[in-house]
Amino acid sequence: MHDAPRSNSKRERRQENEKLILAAAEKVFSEAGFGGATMQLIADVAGLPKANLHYYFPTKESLYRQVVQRIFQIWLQAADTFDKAEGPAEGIGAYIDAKMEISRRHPAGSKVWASEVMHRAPVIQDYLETTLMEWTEGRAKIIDRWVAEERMDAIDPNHLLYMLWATTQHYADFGHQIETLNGGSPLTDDQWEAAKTSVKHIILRGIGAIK
Amino acid sequence: MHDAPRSNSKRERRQENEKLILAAAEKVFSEAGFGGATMQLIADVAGLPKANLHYYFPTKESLYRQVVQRIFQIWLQAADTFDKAEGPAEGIGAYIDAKMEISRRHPAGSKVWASEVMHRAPVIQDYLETTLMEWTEGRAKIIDRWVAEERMDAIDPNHLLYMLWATTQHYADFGHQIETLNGGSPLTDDQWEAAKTSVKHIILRGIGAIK
DNA sequence: TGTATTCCTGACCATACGGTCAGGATGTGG
DNA sequence: CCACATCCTGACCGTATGGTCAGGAATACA
Repeated sequence: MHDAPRSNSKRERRQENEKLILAAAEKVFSEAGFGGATMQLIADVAGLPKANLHYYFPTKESLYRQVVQRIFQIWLQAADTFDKAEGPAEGIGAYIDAKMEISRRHPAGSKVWASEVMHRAPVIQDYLETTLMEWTEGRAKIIDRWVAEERMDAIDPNHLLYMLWATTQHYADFGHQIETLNGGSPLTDDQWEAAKTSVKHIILRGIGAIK
Repeated sequence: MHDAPRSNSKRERRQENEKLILAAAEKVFSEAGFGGATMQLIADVAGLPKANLHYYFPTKESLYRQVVQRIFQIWLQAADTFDKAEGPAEGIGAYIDAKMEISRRHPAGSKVWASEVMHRAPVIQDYLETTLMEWTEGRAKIIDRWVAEERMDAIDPNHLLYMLWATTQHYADFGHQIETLNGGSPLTDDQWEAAKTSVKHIILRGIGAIK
């Protein structure tokens, strides 16, 4: 009788373990914060000895940094919907849908990001100043163009973007509060749909992109 | 020559010191999170020996609990504006102004609250289930009434409230990100006014409370 | 098959943390 | 002025943390 077809080549094992550790770390960091998280607990969640984490990630901070970077990537990809769109109703509507979906599927990641920024971004300040800055300026130009074409009201693009981020990420970051106010149960599929609909209604109508 | 008129009676000293410690704790907790904050650092910020903190507040958690409760009180008071109002434009507009002002004046408190909720409210879960729940239901009824009176669109009150909280608190919790995207400078008075105006425009127009 | 390389981990270490306490200082009320 | 209560704090303690390391196990490669 052979062993169950366990893990394969060394290279594959490495990738698997790194993914495993990153997933465990994301969960623990989101629940306890950077300061409250311990390498021992991350190791337990990942099902590996603590010393093994330090083989793959030399320090707690380097592990944390990679967790944050992964989230930021997912986060940026939601922008595609924005760019391809013809007008504000379509583009911003799709962006809201995408970001709401991320809040639903990756709440832990969103919390880690929120925590990092709230603590003055000690680890990813350079990202804020470069990648995020460029991203924001690019989207602001699109919004300004839509305003100039009179497809929406004259709204300050930055404040609109802040509102989009705030509202959509709130469903992840404050998910526990929402759950409590929902009688202790997570939002159902229908309730998530209602949330998306409400958000899109208010914002798209609020900026004059729909009647 | 007399001493400078230093602190007075014992009772007054107690109140002064407790205020001093709570202020220092709010700052440190907001910057480092509960897990990352240390009693030593709070003591240094307050300018008192660490052992003295433990005289007034037996444990780190009891100190933290009082910090969170203080914030929650301020936070609830902003509701007054909501209740007294005649209609949605007035009531919600004033509520937005009040919450934006809190974000500006008490950013540290807002961050502590956000952090607490993000970590599943280990310390103030009872508040969420009682006080916040009642508060929310009360405000939801007012909104439902406005809807019934056709003074605004048929919006789900809970999702509207989440949007109000998310958007206004974003200016405190993500203040660092906003500052970075603002070229590294805090928002000026004019920029704060523009923020309030944008938020009120989008939301009030979005719910059909103004044209 | 031999050996070089990568992977893994139990045991260990220095440090820093929350919290305690004995005993002195300071104010209070009679 | 005295006796009492409150206030204050340096020194200390047990514990848990991030990180290290020697040496063994597993795999790759020739």
